[in-house]
Amino acid sequence: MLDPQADCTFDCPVAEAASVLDGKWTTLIFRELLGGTKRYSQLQRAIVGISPRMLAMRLNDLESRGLVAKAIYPTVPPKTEYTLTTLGHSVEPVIAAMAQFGSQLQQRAINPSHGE
Amino acid sequence: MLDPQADCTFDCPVAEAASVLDGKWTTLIFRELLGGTKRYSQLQRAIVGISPRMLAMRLNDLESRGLVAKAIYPTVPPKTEYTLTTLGHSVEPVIAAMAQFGSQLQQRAINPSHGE
DNA sequence: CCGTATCCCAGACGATACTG
DNA sequence: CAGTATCGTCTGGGATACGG
Repeated sequence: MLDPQADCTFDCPVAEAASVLDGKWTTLIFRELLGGTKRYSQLQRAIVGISPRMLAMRLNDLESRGLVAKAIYPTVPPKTEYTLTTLGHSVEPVIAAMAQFGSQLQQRAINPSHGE
Repeated sequence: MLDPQADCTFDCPVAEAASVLDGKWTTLIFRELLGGTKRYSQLQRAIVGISPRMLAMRLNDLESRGLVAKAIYPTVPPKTEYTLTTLGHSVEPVIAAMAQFGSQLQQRAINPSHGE
């Protein structure tokens, strides 16, 4: 197991991960793709509020980083599928941890117990 | 970071977590505080490049969310200590997962193996 | 259906100077 | 030491329209 306290003076893995997860819609896109291969329009419908521009931007970014694979079928009408690569799947523990953390935040929001 | 209207069925815990982790320096601050209680100046020295303004902003934000506790000692010279609350500590799995994920990204960057 | 191109702006961020 | 005040920059992201 990796020590989160490892040296971050130079190339910090945490900062590296953060740079990938950064961007308004990134985690939600991961969240969708962790459910399996999805088409562009499926993602757009699933992620309420995202503009075509932002969706394309994030997907291109993730593809260039090798986290997402893109399969284009030049049929009529056109069809594109997005799938997480093996590397992309390695983000799952992060999303899972975030989900866990997020629900603790929500618990506290409901139950106003102040500590410390 | 994430829009409240984002539909993850109800209130998405992942989005909730993302809203906390959002901000350029947040994860690094968590990373420092996971190592134990720290003073303002310690944080500023540890987090290279952060301005006093940003550090104070993030700390105030985390305090208002109940993730960080602030202890002020009105001595001369003044002294302030920042500590993660119990809730704040629950972010640790997220940071740990990010560290793990980040190092996989770096491995891949070094070793140009082709994915999928 | 799957995107790109263009325009625009709020607000996040940095730098610097200053105070209790 | 531990911050705040002020100002300027800059870019991420929204809205909209259009192209392959």
